Amino acid sequence: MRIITWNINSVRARLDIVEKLIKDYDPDVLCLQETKVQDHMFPEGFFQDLGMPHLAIHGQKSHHGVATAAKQPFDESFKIDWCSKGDARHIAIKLKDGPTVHNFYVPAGGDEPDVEINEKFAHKMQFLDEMTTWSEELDTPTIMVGDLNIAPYEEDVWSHKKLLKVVSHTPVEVDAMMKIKDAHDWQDIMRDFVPKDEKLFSWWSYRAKDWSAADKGRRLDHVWTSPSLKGKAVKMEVLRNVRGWVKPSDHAPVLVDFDL
DNA sequence: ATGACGTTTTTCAAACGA
Repeated sequence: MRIITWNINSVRARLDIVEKLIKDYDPDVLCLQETKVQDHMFPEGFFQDLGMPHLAIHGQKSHHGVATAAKQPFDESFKIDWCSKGDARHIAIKLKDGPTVHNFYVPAGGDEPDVEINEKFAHKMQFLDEMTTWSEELDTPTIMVGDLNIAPYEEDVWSHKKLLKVVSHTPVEVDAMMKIKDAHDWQDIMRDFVPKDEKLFSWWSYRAKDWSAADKGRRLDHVWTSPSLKGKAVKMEVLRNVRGWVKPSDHAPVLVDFDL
């Protein structure tokens, strides 16, 4: 079973490359973040025509929004209202005879990494705290994917020293992420395939003139699994070439094959 | 080098992203 997670930065603005991704990489489950579309305006017919008619969508106007598209029917889908804000940042599907797949868009957190003066950062930290509690209580095989907006390790960013005070790589965020990880013994699938001392990114800013040559990336997107699924992932690839397609998202898709 | 770029909205400027 192939899962791809991708922060698409507006699904409607990028139908052409979503189609190309599905045709070129043939995912069984496609988890999108930052769809930026209300549910009643979601391009359902587009996914039906591409052979992924089973949809779980959770959107809102302008910002955020997640969607999971599947080739095969799934048992159920559900949302969690993190921080009770009514934001569209999560959707889960329970695969038939398989794990539950949670699709996340964690708050970016604004500019200042200080909960006292930055409400957005406080929101991010509360969101992460709730994810820890949720992880502690999980008792079924689970795959968690999405844009977690944190690059935890030194080689998850282009310059550890330069990004220590930049939101996404600050120690307080990394600590919070490690608390989530420990709460369920989550397996960091991307790092199972690429050692921690090698650079691994999934996002490159639009602002860099030549993003690939400069390579000032961060690993903001993640695929985690329950410990009971240890060894079930057989392939992982950051589809860096997709970041270079026409009118790209600033995130590259992350592909994982599971032998469940 | 705190510059740049891209998407959205009761739009033509501002908010947001990270």
